[in-house]
Amino acid sequence: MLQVAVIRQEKERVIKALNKKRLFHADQLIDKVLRIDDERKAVQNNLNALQTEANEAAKLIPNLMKNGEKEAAEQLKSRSIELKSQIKNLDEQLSGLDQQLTQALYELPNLPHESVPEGKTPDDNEVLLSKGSIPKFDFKAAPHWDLIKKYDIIDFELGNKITGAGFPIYKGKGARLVRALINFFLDQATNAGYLEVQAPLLVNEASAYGTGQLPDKEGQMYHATADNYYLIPTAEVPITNLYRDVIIDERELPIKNVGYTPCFRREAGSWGAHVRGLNRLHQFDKVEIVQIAHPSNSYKLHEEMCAHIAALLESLELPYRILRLCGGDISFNAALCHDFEVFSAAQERWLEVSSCSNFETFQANRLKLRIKDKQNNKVLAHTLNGSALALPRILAAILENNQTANQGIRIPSVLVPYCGFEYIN
RNA sequence: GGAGAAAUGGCAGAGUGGUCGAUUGCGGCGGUCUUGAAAACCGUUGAAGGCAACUUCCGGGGGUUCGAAUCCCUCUUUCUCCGCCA
Repeated sequence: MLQVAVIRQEKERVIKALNKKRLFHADQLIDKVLRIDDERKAVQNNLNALQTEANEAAKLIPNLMKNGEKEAAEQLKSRSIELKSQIKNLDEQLSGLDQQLTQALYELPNLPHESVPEGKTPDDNEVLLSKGSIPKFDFKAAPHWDLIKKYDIIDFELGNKITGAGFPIYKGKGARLVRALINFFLDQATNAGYLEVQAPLLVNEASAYGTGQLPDKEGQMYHATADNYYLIPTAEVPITNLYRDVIIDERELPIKNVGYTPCFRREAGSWGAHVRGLNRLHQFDKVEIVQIAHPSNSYKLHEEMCAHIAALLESLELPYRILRLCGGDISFNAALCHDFEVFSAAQERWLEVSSCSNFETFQANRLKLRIKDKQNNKVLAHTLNGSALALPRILAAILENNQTANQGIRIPSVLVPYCGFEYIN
C-alpha cells in the first residue's frame, strides 16, 4: 500500500511510475485518494474540536457540583449529551472515510524502481544474465513426465485419487530427492546467515492482507471457510507477517529468515498447454528467503539474495538465466523483481524457479512494520523475498537435463550426500 | 469439551468511576564520575492522526455515564484444574 504522504508530496512522480506499470488512469485514482484524504482530515478536525469541548465539560461538571451550582452543571450535562451524539456521528463518518481511503489505496500497485524496464509483456523483460551450458543428447531426450513414469518416482494418477489434479505423490527416490533438495536449500540458506523458521501453513485474514494476497488475489488461495483461514500460497505470507505490527531496532537489521513450506495455489483458470507434469501444481514445496531491511541498503541486499539464488542453481549444475521483469510483467506488490529460469532440456523451455523481489515499503505500510533508530525516529522498513528455490521445476530440469542413454538419471553431486544415491535408475 | 482466573507501555507490575497516557522496578537512550568499563547518581524513554492547538489508543467490538484502564455485554487470546488425545 502506498503512503498518502508520498502520493501527496510527489504526485507527478507517482503518476509517472504508475504509468510505467501500465496503470494509465493513475491520475484519476490518485485524485480520488487525495480527495478522500482531504475530507478525512476535515472530519477529523471537526471531531477533535467536539471531543475537546466534551472533555472540558466533563472536567468542569464536578467542580460546579462541588460549588453547588446545580443549574450550570445540569446545563453542561445536557450539552454533553448533545455533543455525544454529534461525536458518534462524526466518528462513524471518519471510519467510513478511513475505509474508503484504504480501498482507494488498495487499487494502487507499488511504484516500480527506476531500473525496471518499460514494457508490456514477458517478451519485454530484460535478460540480465544467462549462464551454464544447455545439454546436448545423442538420443531423443524424454520429458520429465515420461521419465517419472519410467523410473516410477512420481505418481500423478494416484494423487488424483487422493485429492485431485495437481497433487502428485512422490515415491521412493522421487520422495527422497524432494527431501534432499529441501534440506540442501535450507542448509545453504542457514550457512548464508538466514535463520530457519517453521511457520503455519494456514494464515488468518489479517496476514493475507498484510503481504497483499488479499483483497486482490483471493481466488488464488484455498480458503478454509469454517475458520476463515487461508492455505498459504507461499511462505512469504507467514514469515513476513511475523513482523506485522512490529517496530524493529535498526541495529537488528537486516533480519534474514528462511523457511521451507508446502505452497498451495488454486491456479484458477490457468491450466492448459505448458502445464504438464511438474510444470504447474496445486501443492508444491518451496524454500523461501525473506529479509527485513533498512531502506538505505535494501537494493544491495536484493542483489545479495539474487546471488544466493544464482549460486544454488550453479551448484545444481543447471543452465539458468535471470530476468529483470518489465513494468507490464512485474507483480502488483513489487518495486523490483528478478525472475530466475532454468532450461529444461527435453521440453526445450525456460522454467521459472524463483522470483526475488524488493517490495520497498509497500508491504511494510500495510504490515505497520517500522524501524527505529537510536533517536527513536521511525521509518517504514523494506521487505524482500525470493524463492530459494521452488522444487518441482528444479526437479523437472534435473530429470530432463541429467538423463543418460543407459545409466538412468544422474544426481547433481551436491545432492548425493543428501539423498544417498548417484543415479535414479 | 467442562469449570475457574486473567489480558495495562520493550519486559515485569500498580492502578476498581473524575488532571491516568497511566505509580514503580528492569531494560533502552543521554549525561556526571572513570585512562576505559562496571557500579553509583542525574535526566530521558509508548503508538497513531494533525501545520498546530489538540485528539485517539490500557486485548478486539459494543454499551452504561456529564465523565471509563476502572462498571455491563460480547468476541478473541492466555493461564489453572478436569476430561479427551498425536
